[in-house]
Amino acid sequence: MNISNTIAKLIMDMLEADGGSAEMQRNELAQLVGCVPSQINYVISSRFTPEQGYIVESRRGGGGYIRITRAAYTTPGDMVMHLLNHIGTSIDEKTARAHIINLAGREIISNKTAKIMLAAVSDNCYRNLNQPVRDTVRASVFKQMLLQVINS
Amino acid sequence: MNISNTIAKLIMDMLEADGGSAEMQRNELAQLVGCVPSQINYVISSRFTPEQGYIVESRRGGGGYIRITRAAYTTPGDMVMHLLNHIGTSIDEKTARAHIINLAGREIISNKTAKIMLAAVSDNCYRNLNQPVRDTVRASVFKQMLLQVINS
DNA sequence: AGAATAAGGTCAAAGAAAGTCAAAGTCAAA
DNA sequence: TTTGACTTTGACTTTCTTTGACCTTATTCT
Repeated sequence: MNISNTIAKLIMDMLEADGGSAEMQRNELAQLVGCVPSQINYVISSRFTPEQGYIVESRRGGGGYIRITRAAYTTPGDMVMHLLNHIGTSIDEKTARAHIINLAGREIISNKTAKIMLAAVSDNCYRNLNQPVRDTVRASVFKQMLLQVINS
Repeated sequence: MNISNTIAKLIMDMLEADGGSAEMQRNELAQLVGCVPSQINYVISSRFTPEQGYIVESRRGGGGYIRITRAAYTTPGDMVMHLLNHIGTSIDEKTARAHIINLAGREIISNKTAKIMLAAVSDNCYRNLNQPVRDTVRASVFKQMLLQVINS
């Protein structure tokens, strides 16, 4: 496995252990895992984005830290609503995936539903469409499905 | 025997050995078997398609991989399998709807799942595609979702 | 206040995989 | 013997990861 995944897993564990929030020192973590410090930033910006339901705060200087928190939403429907408004007329696979995984992680949709939704937004489906169109259609499909999620 | 068949057989063996799922590195496998890497893609796209009951996922970059999963079908899945083979490369909304409602009627999928699937094959999603393409994309989406149904 | 020190942040280049596509090759059937 | 389906190959593209040099911000010590 690559280092980035190891780091991500470690952070997930910390989040798990502390009920949704994790605080760390960048240099320390980097040293622990054996990579340059900036790789921590890479992992955070590729796997702990707001899209994926995380809030990241940090401080520099002596006693600095990085804190990652699972964003808390008011009600489930609220969150889906929010999503629907946020998604424009176009979305790429990675972003859609992130949203779905986020919904499943919060148990707003079941794992089975998540699987089906993931299948429906996967690039495999849109192979014969090229770029501008592909993401547009994906967005439509995704939004139609989300509407049904609210409706349950 | 030609190389493609050798590769296919190898992958089958891996699937067998791991109870329906195989993960590999494209370059490694290519080297092992003595062919150019892109031939792996050829084999996958000609012999491990959704029609044949396979789900293919992959990642590029360091630590990249290709994962192939066989949708293991017991009894209810059998019917879905049949469907997968029966659906060609194109399907209209009415037909897809009929299939989904049928599946729900037989309790092969839940009502909630049916709703999501109906949303994803609805014409609303494909408004900006015109005819030949529209039904083609719908068929892809439908088939990818069906694979996940089997896989549950 | 100013300097030294201790964090974290940014960005771009290099590296590591996988994907695409079209040209060329093979071979059996019409 | 020509055609057409299937294979093989390789050049080029895209995506994801790793690394390091340089920048910014906070704290601590004179």
